[in-house]
Amino acid sequence: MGDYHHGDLANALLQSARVVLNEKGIHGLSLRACAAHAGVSHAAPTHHFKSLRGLLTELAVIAYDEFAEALQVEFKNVAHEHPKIRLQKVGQAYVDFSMKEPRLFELMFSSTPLDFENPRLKNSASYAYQQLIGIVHPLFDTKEMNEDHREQTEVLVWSIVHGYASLLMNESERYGAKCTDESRRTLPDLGLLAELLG
Amino acid sequence: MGDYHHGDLANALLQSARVVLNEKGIHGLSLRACAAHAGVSHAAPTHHFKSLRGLLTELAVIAYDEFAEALQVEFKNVAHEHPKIRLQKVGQAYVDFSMKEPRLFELMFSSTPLDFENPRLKNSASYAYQQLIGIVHPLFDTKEMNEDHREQTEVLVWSIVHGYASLLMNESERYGAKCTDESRRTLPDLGLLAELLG
DNA sequence: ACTGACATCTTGACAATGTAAAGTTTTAAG
DNA sequence: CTTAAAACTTTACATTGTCAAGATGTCAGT
Repeated sequence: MGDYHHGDLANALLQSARVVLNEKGIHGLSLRACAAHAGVSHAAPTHHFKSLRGLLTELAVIAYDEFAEALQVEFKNVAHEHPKIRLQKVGQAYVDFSMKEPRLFELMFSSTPLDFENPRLKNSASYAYQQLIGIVHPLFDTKEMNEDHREQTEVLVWSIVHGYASLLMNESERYGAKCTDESRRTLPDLGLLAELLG
Repeated sequence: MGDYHHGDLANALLQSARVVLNEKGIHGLSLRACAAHAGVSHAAPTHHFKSLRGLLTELAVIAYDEFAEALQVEFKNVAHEHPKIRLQKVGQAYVDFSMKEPRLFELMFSSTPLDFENPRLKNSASYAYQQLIGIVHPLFDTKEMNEDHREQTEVLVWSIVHGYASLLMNESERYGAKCTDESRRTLPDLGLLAELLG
């Protein structure tokens, strides 16, 4: 009677989880809802992921991977450009991802309790971060800067982009995606800061 | 028998909520736990706040108010300094608050479902934001910049600070507050960016 | 082909939680 | 003093995560 041995239920559940996530948001995502969407019994997910936390963790792995790839793609697209243009465009790709996949973005950076001891998540998250560093690095090739300052500046640069994306997300989640001015989706020219802080 | 008419249960519950929040984090905060901590029946909170969401919303009001005041205090402390120093120091106050009250910071900026239609929250949140703008504004007094660029730059400046605080929070939540290098708590000199992006 | 061990899924159960409804006690207005 | 409203409790129920036990399919070794 029962549909035993689905075949690849783990992935099917992750797909379902993603659908439910996009429909109901992180706080509407439940193990039982995923199970229902995948057409299996309510306790099936527990067998593949230890807990809800486990499922969210695996979903976050997907998120980090897609995020890293989106950045990587854009990074290659602009390989021939001037470093500053590259930064601006990859920064825009960062913001674009947060708008295209807001729930996945939340999952990665919100205070959702994930299992960061999980080797897969550790791996995917740190890989994504390496992507970021690798993008900012070329900016310093023509500059003289000691190692400390260089590291600090790398963090600052990504703070801008991440901060902008985060604030934008809050805005569109709170006041509705439609209320948010379309122009806000464009990361302002980072050169403006040089003008100001110089 | 029962302790009817507590006197000011609403505030007592908010106090309890804050304690529970700091002990168990946002996801450990439940209406029933607050009620238990305040020594009242489990259903009492529903009478004062409509729901869990309602309670979180009121707690967020407190958070925004304290946040705004912390910035305001530092803003006054550095009234005599050069605009750039002021920005740096108030930015540091921003980061300090996120480390001193990480749970309240989460509550404000994480994807916790709050009721942003609530007039009190609307008020407190927008007041805090006005604080921020008011701090960046003086920076432009010596610059020539059109209104669009000015607004964009204001957002960028706060993106830096907010992004830095957010990334720092993730780091200390994920890998433990102790693992995070003490020096990371210091907002790097924003002048480094001018050097880089110029 | 048969058997037993194992992985996979279901069913049933339980505790915790949010929330609604109804009941009880205190307050306070008329 | 009466009575209506406010404040809190009690009871109840649906949802959820999670565990345990049972049912079912798979597969290696014989």
